[in-house]
Amino acid sequence: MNEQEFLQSYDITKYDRPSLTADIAIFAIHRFAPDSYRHEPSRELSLLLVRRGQHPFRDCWALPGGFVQREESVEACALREVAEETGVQPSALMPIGSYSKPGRDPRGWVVSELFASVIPDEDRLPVGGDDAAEAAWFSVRFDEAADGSCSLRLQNGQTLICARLKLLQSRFGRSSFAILDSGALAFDHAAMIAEALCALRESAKEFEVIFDFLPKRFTLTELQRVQETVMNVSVLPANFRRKISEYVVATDETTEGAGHRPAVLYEKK
Amino acid sequence: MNEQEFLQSYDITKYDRPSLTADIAIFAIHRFAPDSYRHEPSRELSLLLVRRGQHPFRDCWALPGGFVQREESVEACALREVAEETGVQPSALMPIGSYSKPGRDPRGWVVSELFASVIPDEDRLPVGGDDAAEAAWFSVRFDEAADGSCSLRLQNGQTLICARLKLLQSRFGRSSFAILDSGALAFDHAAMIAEALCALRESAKEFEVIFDFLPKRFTLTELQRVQETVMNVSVLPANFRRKISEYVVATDETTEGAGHRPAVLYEKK
DNA sequence: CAAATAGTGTCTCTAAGACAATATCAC
DNA sequence: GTGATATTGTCTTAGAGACACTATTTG
Repeated sequence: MNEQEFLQSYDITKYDRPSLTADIAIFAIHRFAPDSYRHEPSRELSLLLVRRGQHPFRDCWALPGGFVQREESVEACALREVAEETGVQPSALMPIGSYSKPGRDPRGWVVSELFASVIPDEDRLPVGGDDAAEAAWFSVRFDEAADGSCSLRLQNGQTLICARLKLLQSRFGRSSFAILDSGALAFDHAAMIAEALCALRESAKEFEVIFDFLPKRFTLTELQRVQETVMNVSVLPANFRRKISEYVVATDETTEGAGHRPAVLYEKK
Repeated sequence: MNEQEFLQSYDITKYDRPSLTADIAIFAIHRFAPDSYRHEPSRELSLLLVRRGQHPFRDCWALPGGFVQREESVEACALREVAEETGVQPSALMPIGSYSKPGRDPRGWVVSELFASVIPDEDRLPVGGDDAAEAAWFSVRFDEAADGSCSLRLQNGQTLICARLKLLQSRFGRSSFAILDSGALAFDHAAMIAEALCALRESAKEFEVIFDFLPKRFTLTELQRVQETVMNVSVLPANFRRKISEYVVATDETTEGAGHRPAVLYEKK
Protein backbone atom coordinates (compact mmCIF):
# COMPACT_ATOMS: atom_id res chain seq x y z
CA MET A 1 0.00 0.00 0.00
CA ASN A 2 1.56 3.29 -1.00
CA GLU A 3 1.10 6.63 0.74
CA GLN A 4 -1.70 7.79 -1.55
CA GLU A 5 -3.67 4.60 -1.06
CA PHE A 6 -3.11 4.78 2.66
CA LEU A 7 -4.45 8.32 2.85
CA GLN A 8 -7.49 7.49 0.75
CA SER A 9 -8.48 4.63 3.02
CA TYR A 10 -7.61 6.45 6.22
CA ASP A 11 -10.45 7.91 8.24
CA ILE A 12 -9.12 10.06 11.06
CA THR A 13 -12.62 10.62 12.43
CA LYS A 14 -12.71 7.01 13.63
CA TYR A 15 -10.68 8.13 16.62
CA ASP A 16 -11.88 10.07 19.63
CA ARG A 17 -11.20 13.77 19.42
CA PRO A 18 -11.86 16.91 21.47
CA SER A 19 -13.59 20.14 20.52
CA LEU A 20 -11.14 23.00 20.19
CA THR A 21 -11.70 26.65 21.02
CA ALA A 22 -9.56 29.75 20.80
CA ASP A 23 -10.12 32.24 23.60
CA ILE A 24 -8.67 35.73 23.74
CA ALA A 25 -7.85 38.11 26.54
CA ILE A 26 -8.11 41.53 24.87
CA PHE A 27 -6.50 44.28 26.89
CA ALA A 28 -6.60 48.04 26.48
CA ILE A 29 -5.67 50.96 28.66
CA HIS A 30 -8.60 53.23 29.25
CA ARG A 31 -7.90 56.93 29.81
CA PHE A 32 -10.21 58.88 32.10
CA ALA A 33 -10.64 62.61 31.45
CA PRO A 34 -8.90 64.67 34.15
CA ASP A 35 -10.55 67.39 36.28
CA SER A 36 -8.71 70.13 34.42
CA TYR A 37 -7.47 70.08 30.85
CA ARG A 38 -3.99 70.84 32.20
CA HIS A 39 -3.77 67.61 34.20
CA GLU A 40 -2.80 64.18 33.01
CA PRO A 41 -5.65 61.69 32.59
CA SER A 42 -5.81 58.73 34.93
CA ARG A 43 -5.42 55.31 33.36
CA GLU A 44 -6.70 51.80 33.96
CA LEU A 45 -5.84 48.46 32.45
CA SER A 46 -9.05 47.04 31.01
CA LEU A 47 -10.12 43.62 29.78
CA LEU A 48 -12.97 42.78 27.43
CA LEU A 49 -15.43 40.19 28.74
CA VAL A 50 -18.67 38.88 27.30
CA ARG A 51 -21.69 37.84 29.27
CA ARG A 52 -22.81 34.36 28.31
CA GLY A 53 -26.33 34.24 26.93
CA GLN A 54 -26.49 30.44 26.92
CA HIS A 55 -25.87 27.48 29.15
CA PRO A 56 -23.52 26.48 30.62
CA PHE A 57 -22.53 29.35 32.90
CA ARG A 58 -25.42 31.43 31.58
CA ASP A 59 -25.19 35.06 32.75
CA CYS A 60 -21.60 34.55 33.86
CA TRP A 61 -18.84 36.67 32.37
CA ALA A 62 -16.28 34.96 30.17
CA LEU A 63 -13.42 35.64 27.80
CA PRO A 64 -14.50 36.05 24.19
CA GLY A 65 -13.72 33.04 22.08
CA GLY A 66 -15.18 30.38 19.92
CA PHE A 67 -14.77 27.04 18.26
CA VAL A 68 -11.97 26.67 15.77
CA GLN A 69 -13.21 25.87 12.29
CA ARG A 70 -11.77 23.52 9.74
CA GLU A 71 -9.33 25.17 7.31
CA GLU A 72 -8.51 27.80 9.92
CA SER A 73 -5.50 27.98 12.20
CA VAL A 74 -5.97 28.59 15.90
CA GLU A 75 -4.37 32.02 15.48
CA ALA A 76 -6.71 32.91 12.61
CA CYS A 77 -9.65 31.90 14.75
CA ALA A 78 -8.45 34.13 17.59
CA LEU A 79 -7.97 37.05 15.20
CA ARG A 80 -11.44 36.51 13.78
CA GLU A 81 -12.90 36.57 17.27
CA VAL A 82 -11.06 39.77 18.18
CA ALA A 83 -12.36 41.42 15.01
CA GLU A 84 -15.89 40.27 15.73
CA GLU A 85 -15.80 41.53 19.30
CA THR A 86 -13.92 44.80 18.85
CA GLY A 87 -13.71 45.52 15.13
CA VAL A 88 -9.97 45.88 15.56
CA GLN A 89 -7.08 43.92 14.08
CA PRO A 90 -4.49 43.63 16.87
CA SER A 91 -0.90 43.92 15.73
CA ALA A 92 0.10 40.67 17.40
CA LEU A 93 -1.32 37.70 19.23
CA MET A 94 0.54 36.49 22.27
CA PRO A 95 0.13 32.74 22.74
CA ILE A 96 -0.46 32.02 26.41
CA GLY A 97 -1.09 28.31 26.59
CA SER A 98 -3.55 25.48 26.21
CA TYR A 99 -6.18 24.39 28.68
CA SER A 100 -7.20 20.77 28.59
CA LYS A 101 -7.87 19.54 32.12
CA PRO A 102 -10.61 16.92 32.07
CA GLY A 103 -13.87 18.33 33.37
CA ARG A 104 -13.07 21.96 32.66
CA ASP A 105 -16.11 22.26 30.42
CA PRO A 106 -19.40 20.62 31.48
CA ARG A 107 -20.42 20.20 27.83
CA GLY A 108 -17.74 17.57 27.33
CA TRP A 109 -14.21 17.25 26.06
CA VAL A 110 -13.12 20.77 25.15
CA VAL A 111 -9.56 22.01 24.79
CA SER A 112 -8.96 25.76 24.64
CA GLU A 113 -6.05 27.73 23.28
CA LEU A 114 -5.57 31.06 25.00
CA PHE A 115 -4.13 34.18 23.39
CA ALA A 116 -3.66 37.67 24.69
CA SER A 117 -3.93 40.71 22.48
CA VAL A 118 -3.66 44.41 23.02
CA ILE A 119 -5.47 47.25 21.26
CA PRO A 120 -5.17 51.03 21.48
CA ASP A 121 -7.77 52.79 23.58
CA GLU A 122 -8.55 54.95 20.55
CA ASP A 123 -9.67 51.96 18.47
CA ARG A 124 -11.96 50.61 21.13
CA LEU A 125 -15.52 50.28 19.93
CA PRO A 126 -18.30 51.32 22.26
CA VAL A 127 -19.74 48.01 23.39
CA GLY A 128 -23.48 47.67 23.71
CA GLY A 129 -25.18 46.89 26.98
CA ASP A 130 -28.21 44.85 26.03
CA ASP A 131 -27.34 42.73 23.00
CA ALA A 132 -27.82 39.01 22.91
CA ALA A 133 -24.07 38.69 23.48
CA GLU A 134 -23.39 41.51 25.90
CA ALA A 135 -19.77 42.66 25.98
CA ALA A 136 -18.12 45.08 28.38
CA TRP A 137 -14.74 46.37 29.43
CA PHE A 138 -13.68 45.65 32.99
CA SER A 139 -10.90 47.40 34.86
CA VAL A 140 -8.31 44.90 36.08
CA ARG A 141 -6.65 44.72 39.46
CA PHE A 142 -4.40 41.77 40.14
CA ASP A 143 -2.41 41.46 43.36
CA GLU A 144 0.02 38.68 44.13
CA ALA A 145 0.94 38.06 47.75
CA ALA A 146 4.35 36.73 48.74
CA ASP A 147 2.89 33.28 49.59
CA GLY A 148 1.49 32.87 46.07
CA SER A 149 -2.16 33.62 46.82
CA CYS A 150 -3.62 36.19 44.45
CA SER A 151 -6.74 38.20 44.01
CA LEU A 152 -8.13 39.22 40.66
CA ARG A 153 -10.66 42.05 40.69
CA LEU A 154 -12.55 43.00 37.56
CA GLN A 155 -14.90 45.94 37.72
CA ASN A 156 -17.38 47.53 35.37
CA GLY A 157 -19.54 50.15 37.07
CA GLN A 158 -21.66 48.31 39.63
CA THR A 159 -20.46 44.90 38.50
CA LEU A 160 -17.52 43.63 40.53
CA ILE A 161 -15.99 40.21 39.90
CA CYS A 162 -13.55 39.06 42.52
CA ALA A 163 -11.69 35.79 41.98
CA ARG A 164 -9.12 34.15 44.24
CA LEU A 165 -6.20 32.13 42.88
CA LYS A 166 -3.06 30.38 43.99
CA LEU A 167 0.22 30.43 42.08
CA LEU A 168 1.16 26.85 41.14
CA GLN A 169 4.38 27.52 39.31
CA SER A 170 6.22 30.17 37.40
CA ARG A 171 8.64 28.79 34.83
CA PHE A 172 9.68 29.52 31.28
CA GLY A 173 8.19 33.00 31.42
CA ARG A 174 4.71 31.69 32.12
CA SER A 175 2.84 31.37 35.41
CA SER A 176 0.09 28.89 36.16
CA PHE A 177 -2.64 29.25 38.75
CA ALA A 178 -5.17 27.12 40.55
CA ILE A 179 -8.62 28.60 41.05
CA LEU A 180 -9.71 28.90 44.66
CA ASP A 181 -12.82 30.94 43.90
CA SER A 182 -13.74 31.82 40.34
CA GLY A 183 -15.97 34.77 41.31
CA ALA A 184 -18.67 34.84 38.67
CA LEU A 185 -16.33 33.87 35.83
CA ALA A 186 -17.22 30.99 33.53
CA PHE A 187 -15.21 27.78 33.14
CA ASP A 188 -11.54 28.14 34.20
CA HIS A 189 -11.37 31.64 32.78
CA ALA A 190 -10.21 33.12 36.09
CA ALA A 191 -6.93 31.21 35.79
CA MET A 192 -6.69 32.03 32.09
CA ILE A 193 -7.02 35.75 32.80
CA ALA A 194 -4.40 35.62 35.55
CA GLU A 195 -1.99 33.75 33.31
CA ALA A 196 -2.54 36.11 30.40
CA LEU A 197 -1.97 39.06 32.70
CA CYS A 198 1.30 37.63 34.03
CA ALA A 199 2.51 37.00 30.48
CA LEU A 200 1.52 40.54 29.55
CA ARG A 201 3.48 41.98 32.49
CA GLU A 202 6.46 39.82 31.66
CA SER A 203 6.37 41.05 28.10
CA ALA A 204 5.93 44.68 29.12
CA LYS A 205 9.26 44.41 30.99
CA GLU A 206 11.02 43.97 27.66
CA PHE A 207 8.98 46.73 25.97
CA GLU A 208 7.62 44.10 23.59
CA VAL A 209 3.94 44.83 23.94
CA ILE A 210 3.57 48.33 25.29
CA PHE A 211 3.54 49.99 21.86
CA ASP A 212 0.40 48.08 20.90
CA PHE A 213 -1.59 49.98 23.53
CA LEU A 214 -0.97 53.29 21.73
CA PRO A 215 -1.62 54.75 18.30
CA LYS A 216 1.21 54.99 15.81
CA ARG A 217 2.49 58.26 17.25
CA PHE A 218 2.76 58.83 20.96
CA THR A 219 4.64 60.81 23.57
CA LEU A 220 7.24 59.17 25.76
CA THR A 221 5.27 60.03 28.86
CA GLU A 222 2.24 58.19 27.46
CA LEU A 223 4.43 55.20 26.71
CA GLN A 224 5.86 55.31 30.21
CA ARG A 225 2.37 55.42 31.72
CA VAL A 226 1.42 52.36 29.68
CA GLN A 227 4.28 50.38 31.12
CA GLU A 228 3.50 51.63 34.63
CA THR A 229 -0.18 50.78 34.29
CA VAL A 230 0.43 47.29 32.94
CA MET A 231 3.14 46.39 35.42
CA ASN A 232 1.63 48.26 38.35
CA VAL A 233 4.88 50.03 39.22
CA SER A 234 6.23 53.53 38.75
CA VAL A 235 9.56 54.47 37.22
CA LEU A 236 11.55 57.68 36.97
CA PRO A 237 11.16 59.53 33.67
CA ALA A 238 14.89 60.00 33.11
CA ASN A 239 15.56 56.27 33.42
CA PHE A 240 12.59 55.23 31.32
CA ARG A 241 13.65 57.59 28.54
CA ARG A 242 17.20 56.31 28.56
CA LYS A 243 16.09 52.69 28.22
CA ILE A 244 13.34 53.24 25.67
CA SER A 245 15.46 55.45 23.43
CA GLU A 246 16.81 52.54 21.40
CA TYR A 247 13.30 51.36 20.51
CA VAL A 248 11.76 54.66 19.37
CA VAL A 249 12.45 57.42 16.90
CA ALA A 250 11.35 61.06 17.25
CA THR A 251 9.11 62.67 14.66
CA ASP A 252 8.96 66.41 13.93
CA GLU A 253 5.46 66.57 15.37
CA THR A 254 4.59 67.74 18.88
CA THR A 255 1.50 67.92 21.05
CA GLU A 256 -0.07 71.33 21.52
CA GLY A 257 -2.67 73.21 23.53
CA ALA A 258 -2.06 71.19 26.68
CA GLY A 259 -1.28 74.13 28.95
CA HIS A 260 2.33 73.12 29.44
CA ARG A 261 5.48 72.32 27.52
CA PRO A 262 4.60 70.42 24.32
CA ALA A 263 5.82 66.86 24.01
CA VAL A 264 7.59 65.40 21.01
CA LEU A 265 5.68 62.59 19.31
CA TYR A 266 7.62 59.37 18.74
CA GLU A 267 7.14 56.27 16.63
CA LYS A 268 8.27 52.73 17.21
CA LYS A 269 11.61 52.12 15.55
CA MET B 1 -34.70 24.89 30.14
CA ASN B 2 -32.31 24.82 33.07
CA GLU B 3 -28.59 24.09 32.92
CA GLN B 4 -28.94 20.41 33.70
CA GLU B 5 -31.54 19.91 30.99
CA PHE B 6 -29.43 21.86 28.55
CA LEU B 7 -26.38 19.70 29.20
CA GLN B 8 -28.36 16.49 28.88
CA SER B 9 -29.70 17.45 25.48
CA TYR B 10 -26.43 18.96 24.27
CA ASP B 11 -24.32 16.90 21.90
CA ILE B 12 -20.94 18.54 21.35
CA THR B 13 -19.97 15.93 18.77
CA LYS B 14 -22.46 17.46 16.33
CA TYR B 15 -19.84 20.08 15.57
CA ASP B 16 -16.70 19.69 13.49
CA ARG B 17 -13.60 19.00 15.54
CA PRO B 18 -9.89 18.40 14.94
CA SER B 19 -7.74 15.54 16.11
CA LEU B 20 -5.30 16.61 18.79
CA THR B 21 -1.78 15.36 19.39
CA ALA B 22 0.88 16.14 21.95
CA ASP B 23 4.42 16.06 20.56
CA ILE B 24 7.58 16.29 22.64
CA ALA B 25 11.09 17.43 21.92
CA ILE B 26 13.15 15.46 24.44
CA PHE B 27 16.64 16.83 24.89
CA ALA B 28 19.65 15.43 26.70
CA ILE B 29 23.33 16.24 26.73
CA HIS B 30 25.40 13.27 25.71
CA ARG B 31 28.89 12.97 27.16
CA PHE B 32 31.59 11.33 25.04
CA ALA B 33 34.42 9.53 26.83
CA PRO B 34 37.68 11.50 26.57
CA ASP B 35 40.98 10.15 25.21
CA SER B 36 42.52 10.07 28.68
CA TYR B 37 40.71 9.65 31.98
CA ARG B 38 42.27 12.94 33.09
CA HIS B 39 40.53 14.96 30.38
CA GLU B 40 37.06 16.41 30.35
CA PRO B 41 34.52 14.56 28.18
CA SER B 42 33.17 16.33 25.13
CA ARG B 43 29.45 17.04 25.09
CA GLU B 44 26.69 17.30 22.55
CA LEU B 45 23.10 18.43 22.76
CA SER B 46 20.94 15.52 21.61
CA LEU B 47 17.32 15.15 20.58
CA LEU B 48 15.24 11.99 20.54
CA LEU B 49 13.55 11.22 17.23
CA VAL B 50 11.50 8.24 16.10
CA ARG B 51 11.42 6.81 12.63
CA ARG B 52 7.88 6.52 11.34
CA GLY B 53 6.87 2.97 10.52
CA GLN B 54 3.60 3.96 8.90
CA HIS B 55 2.23 6.35 6.31
CA PRO B 56 2.25 9.27 6.02
CA PHE B 57 5.94 10.18 6.00
CA ARG B 58 6.89 6.52 6.36
CA ASP B 59 10.61 6.11 7.08
CA CYS B 60 10.96 9.80 7.89
CA TRP B 61 12.17 10.90 11.28
CA ALA B 62 9.73 12.68 13.56
CA LEU B 63 9.28 13.93 17.09
CA PRO B 64 7.74 11.38 19.43
CA GLY B 65 4.12 12.11 20.21
CA GLY B 66 0.65 10.76 19.99
CA PHE B 67 -3.05 11.47 20.06
CA VAL B 68 -4.48 12.95 23.22
CA GLN B 69 -7.00 10.68 24.87
CA ARG B 70 -10.24 11.59 26.56
CA GLU B 71 -9.92 12.16 30.32
CA GLU B 72 -6.28 13.13 29.86
CA SER B 73 -4.79 16.61 29.75
CA VAL B 74 -2.39 17.54 26.98
CA GLU B 75 0.43 17.69 29.54
CA ALA B 76 -0.42 14.22 30.87
CA CYS B 77 -0.36 12.89 27.32
CA ALA B 78 3.07 14.43 26.73
CA LEU B 79 4.39 12.94 29.99
CA ARG B 80 2.98 9.55 29.05
CA GLU B 81 4.75 9.73 25.70
CA VAL B 82 8.07 10.69 27.27
CA ALA B 83 7.77 7.79 29.68
CA GLU B 84 6.95 5.39 26.85
CA GLU B 85 9.87 6.58 24.74
CA THR B 86 12.56 6.99 27.38
CA GLY B 87 11.28 5.40 30.56
CA VAL B 88 12.01 8.66 32.34
CA GLN B 89 9.75 11.13 34.09
CA PRO B 90 11.10 14.59 33.21
CA SER B 91 10.97 17.11 36.04
CA ALA B 92 9.12 19.65 33.94
CA LEU B 93 7.42 20.11 30.61
CA MET B 94 8.05 23.33 28.78
CA PRO B 95 5.04 24.33 26.68
CA ILE B 96 6.25 25.57 23.30
CA GLY B 97 3.12 26.25 21.33
CA SER B 98 0.36 24.86 19.19
CA TYR B 99 0.52 23.96 15.52
CA SER B 100 -2.69 24.16 13.57
CA LYS B 101 -1.98 25.44 10.06
CA PRO B 102 -4.41 23.85 7.60
CA GLY B 103 -2.74 21.17 5.52
CA ARG B 104 0.05 20.45 7.97
CA ASP B 105 -1.03 16.80 8.23
CA PRO B 106 -2.09 14.95 5.09
CA ARG B 107 -4.36 12.69 7.12
CA GLY B 108 -6.72 15.58 7.79
CA TRP B 109 -7.41 18.19 10.43
CA VAL B 110 -4.80 17.65 13.13
CA VAL B 111 -3.71 20.18 15.73
CA SER B 112 -0.53 19.47 17.70
CA GLU B 113 0.63 20.79 21.03
CA LEU B 114 4.39 20.90 21.35
CA PHE B 115 6.34 20.51 24.59
CA ALA B 116 10.03 20.39 25.30
CA SER B 117 11.50 18.31 28.07
CA VAL B 118 14.94 17.61 29.33
CA ILE B 119 16.37 14.46 30.88
CA PRO B 120 19.77 13.67 32.43
CA ASP B 121 22.20 11.77 30.22
CA GLU B 122 22.45 9.17 33.01
CA ASP B 123 18.74 8.28 32.75
CA ARG B 124 18.81 7.82 29.03
CA LEU B 125 17.71 4.38 27.96
CA PRO B 126 19.64 2.67 25.20
CA VAL B 127 17.28 2.89 22.25
CA GLY B 128 16.91 -0.08 19.93
CA GLY B 129 17.77 0.08 16.26
CA ASP B 130 15.33 -2.29 14.62
CA ASP B 131 12.02 -2.12 16.47
CA ALA B 132 8.77 -1.42 14.76
CA ALA B 133 9.04 2.11 16.08
CA GLU B 134 12.74 2.80 15.79
CA ALA B 135 14.00 5.57 18.07
CA ALA B 136 17.39 7.26 18.12
CA TRP B 137 19.24 10.19 19.59
CA PHE B 138 20.49 12.81 17.17
CA SER B 139 23.11 15.42 17.91
CA VAL B 140 21.76 18.92 17.30
CA ARG B 141 23.44 21.81 15.53
CA PHE B 142 21.39 24.91 14.95
CA ASP B 143 22.89 28.03 13.43
CA GLU B 144 21.05 31.30 12.95
CA ALA B 145 22.41 33.78 10.43
CA ALA B 146 21.98 37.51 10.89
CA ASP B 147 19.37 37.67 8.09
CA GLY B 148 17.14 35.14 9.84
CA SER B 149 17.95 32.11 7.70
CA CYS B 150 18.83 29.09 9.80
CA SER B 151 20.14 25.60 9.35
CA LEU B 152 19.22 22.71 11.59
CA ARG B 153 21.52 19.69 11.44
CA LEU B 154 20.61 16.47 13.21
CA GLN B 155 23.08 13.64 13.10
CA ASN B 156 23.10 10.04 14.24
CA GLY B 157 26.07 8.10 12.94
CA GLN B 158 25.68 7.93 9.17
CA THR B 159 22.25 9.52 9.22
CA LEU B 160 22.38 13.27 8.67
CA ILE B 161 19.22 15.36 8.53
CA CYS B 162 19.71 18.89 7.34
CA ALA B 163 16.74 21.27 7.35
CA ARG B 164 16.65 24.91 6.31
CA LEU B 165 14.40 27.45 7.99
CA LYS B 166 13.66 31.13 8.05
CA LEU B 167 12.92 33.14 11.20
CA LEU B 168 9.44 34.66 10.91
CA GLN B 169 9.27 36.46 14.21
CA SER B 170 10.69 36.43 17.69
CA ARG B 171 8.32 37.83 20.27
CA PHE B 172 7.19 37.05 23.80
CA GLY B 173 10.17 34.77 24.37
CA ARG B 174 9.19 32.47 21.51
CA SER B 175 10.49 32.34 17.95
CA SER B 176 8.57 31.06 14.95
CA PHE B 177 10.04 29.69 11.75
CA ALA B 178 8.97 28.92 8.20
CA ILE B 179 10.29 25.72 6.68
CA LEU B 180 12.34 26.19 3.51
CA ASP B 181 13.50 22.58 3.34
CA SER B 182 12.38 20.05 5.90
CA GLY B 183 15.26 17.65 5.27
CA ALA B 184 13.82 14.22 5.91
CA LEU B 185 11.69 15.33 8.82
CA ALA B 186 7.98 14.49 8.92
CA PHE B 187 5.15 17.05 8.92
CA ASP B 188 6.22 20.50 10.15
CA HIS B 189 8.53 18.99 12.75
CA ALA B 190 11.55 20.92 11.46
CA ALA B 191 9.96 24.18 12.59
CA MET B 192 8.78 22.59 15.83
CA ILE B 193 12.31 21.46 16.66
CA ALA B 194 13.75 24.89 15.89
CA GLU B 195 11.16 26.60 18.03
CA ALA B 196 11.67 24.19 20.91
CA LEU B 197 15.40 24.73 20.68
CA CYS B 198 15.05 28.51 20.78
CA ALA B 199 12.78 28.27 23.80
CA LEU B 200 15.29 25.95 25.47
CA ARG B 201 18.12 28.40 24.87
CA GLU B 202 16.02 31.29 26.11
CA SER B 203 15.28 29.35 29.24
CA ALA B 204 18.90 28.28 29.76
CA LYS B 205 19.82 31.98 29.96
CA GLU B 206 17.84 32.25 33.18
CA PHE B 207 19.23 28.94 34.54
CA GLU B 208 15.67 27.60 34.56
CA VAL B 209 16.24 24.39 32.70
CA ILE B 210 19.93 23.56 32.93
CA PHE B 211 19.60 21.60 36.18
CA ASP B 212 17.27 19.10 34.51
CA PHE B 213 20.11 17.90 32.28
CA LEU B 214 22.07 16.66 35.31
CA PRO B 215 21.53 14.24 38.17
CA LYS B 216 20.62 15.57 41.60
CA ARG B 217 24.26 16.23 42.52
CA PHE B 218 26.64 17.83 40.09
CA THR B 219 29.80 19.91 39.91
CA LEU B 220 29.67 23.55 38.92
CA THR B 221 31.89 22.87 35.91
CA GLU B 222 29.41 20.27 34.66
CA LEU B 223 26.59 22.76 35.12
CA GLN B 224 28.57 25.38 33.26
CA ARG B 225 29.21 23.01 30.37
CA VAL B 226 25.48 22.29 30.17
CA GLN B 227 24.70 25.94 29.73
CA GLU B 228 27.51 26.34 27.22
CA THR B 229 26.37 23.32 25.22
CA VAL B 230 22.72 24.36 25.13
CA MET B 231 23.39 27.98 24.27
CA ASN B 232 26.39 27.32 22.06
CA VAL B 233 28.56 29.92 23.80
CA SER B 234 31.40 29.80 26.29
CA VAL B 235 31.64 31.71 29.53
CA LEU B 236 34.38 32.34 32.07
CA PRO B 237 34.27 30.07 35.12
CA ALA B 238 34.61 32.91 37.62
CA ASN B 239 31.61 34.75 36.18
CA PHE B 240 29.49 31.64 35.85
CA ARG B 241 30.15 30.70 39.44
CA ARG B 242 29.29 34.14 40.70
CA LYS B 243 25.94 34.16 38.90
CA ILE B 244 24.93 30.58 39.64
CA SER B 245 25.82 30.79 43.33
CA GLU B 246 22.38 31.99 44.36
CA TYR B 247 20.69 28.97 42.76
CA VAL B 248 22.85 26.18 44.18
CA VAL B 249 23.99 24.88 47.54
CA ALA B 250 27.21 22.96 48.20
CA THR B 251 27.13 19.47 49.67
CA ASP B 252 29.97 17.89 51.67
CA GLU B 253 30.61 15.43 48.87
CA THR B 254 33.35 15.77 46.25
CA THR B 255 34.43 13.97 43.11
CA GLU B 256 37.52 11.75 43.32
CA GLY B 257 40.00 9.79 41.26
CA ALA B 258 39.94 12.21 38.35
CA GLY B 259 43.64 12.97 38.23
CA HIS B 260 43.24 16.54 39.34
CA ARG B 261 41.78 18.68 42.06
CA PRO B 262 38.44 17.20 43.26
CA ALA B 263 35.29 19.22 42.65
CA VAL B 264 32.62 19.94 45.23
CA LEU B 265 29.23 18.49 44.37
CA TYR B 266 26.30 20.91 44.48
CA GLU B 267 22.53 20.59 44.53
CA LYS B 268 19.87 22.89 43.22
CA LYS B 269 18.70 25.25 45.94
C1' DC C 1 57.33 18.45 39.17
C1' DA C 2 53.97 18.28 35.18
C1' DA C 3 49.44 18.25 33.60
C1' DA C 4 44.97 18.69 34.31
C1' DT C 5 40.79 20.72 36.37
C1' DA C 6 38.84 23.46 40.53
C1' DG C 7 38.17 27.65 42.50
C1' DT C 8 39.09 32.88 44.03
C1' DG C 9 40.28 37.90 43.85
C1' DT C 10 39.84 42.06 41.62
C1' DC C 11 39.88 45.57 37.87
C1' DT C 12 37.10 47.77 34.41
C1' DC C 13 33.12 49.08 32.10
C1' DT C 14 28.30 49.40 31.52
C1' DA C 15 23.67 49.76 32.90
C1' DA C 16 20.19 50.89 36.36
C1' DG C 17 18.37 53.77 39.95
C1' DA C 18 18.04 58.22 42.31
C1' DC C 19 17.81 62.96 42.22
C1' DA C 20 18.40 67.63 40.78
C1' DA C 21 18.00 70.93 37.40
C1' DT C 22 16.29 73.19 33.28
C1' DA C 23 12.67 73.97 29.34
C1' DT C 24 8.32 75.39 27.49
C1' DC C 25 3.76 75.91 27.15
C1' DA C 26 -1.42 78.30 28.66
C1' DC C 27 -3.20 81.52 31.24
C1' DG D 1 4.90 84.82 37.19
C1' DT D 2 2.36 80.28 38.33
C1' DG D 3 1.42 75.69 37.59
C1' DA D 4 1.67 72.02 34.92
C1' DT D 5 4.30 68.52 32.17
C1' DA D 6 8.65 67.66 29.17
C1' DT D 7 13.36 66.78 29.00
C1' DT D 8 18.31 66.49 30.28
C1' DG D 9 22.55 65.96 33.25
C1' DT D 10 25.07 63.46 36.50
C1' DC D 11 26.16 60.96 40.88
C1' DT D 12 26.12 56.51 42.88
C1' DT D 13 25.81 51.69 42.96
C1' DA D 14 25.21 46.86 41.26
C1' DG D 15 26.36 43.61 37.98
C1' DA D 16 28.73 41.56 33.89
C1' DG D 17 32.93 40.49 31.55
C1' DA D 18 37.91 39.86 31.48
C1' DC D 19 41.95 38.25 33.40
C1' DA D 20 45.35 36.79 36.58
C1' DC D 21 46.14 34.05 40.21
C1' DT D 22 46.01 30.12 43.66
C1' DA D 23 44.59 25.15 45.04
C1' DT D 24 44.53 20.17 44.73
C1' DT D 25 44.73 15.99 42.74
C1' DT D 26 47.33 11.67 39.93
C1' DG D 27 51.32 9.87 38.11
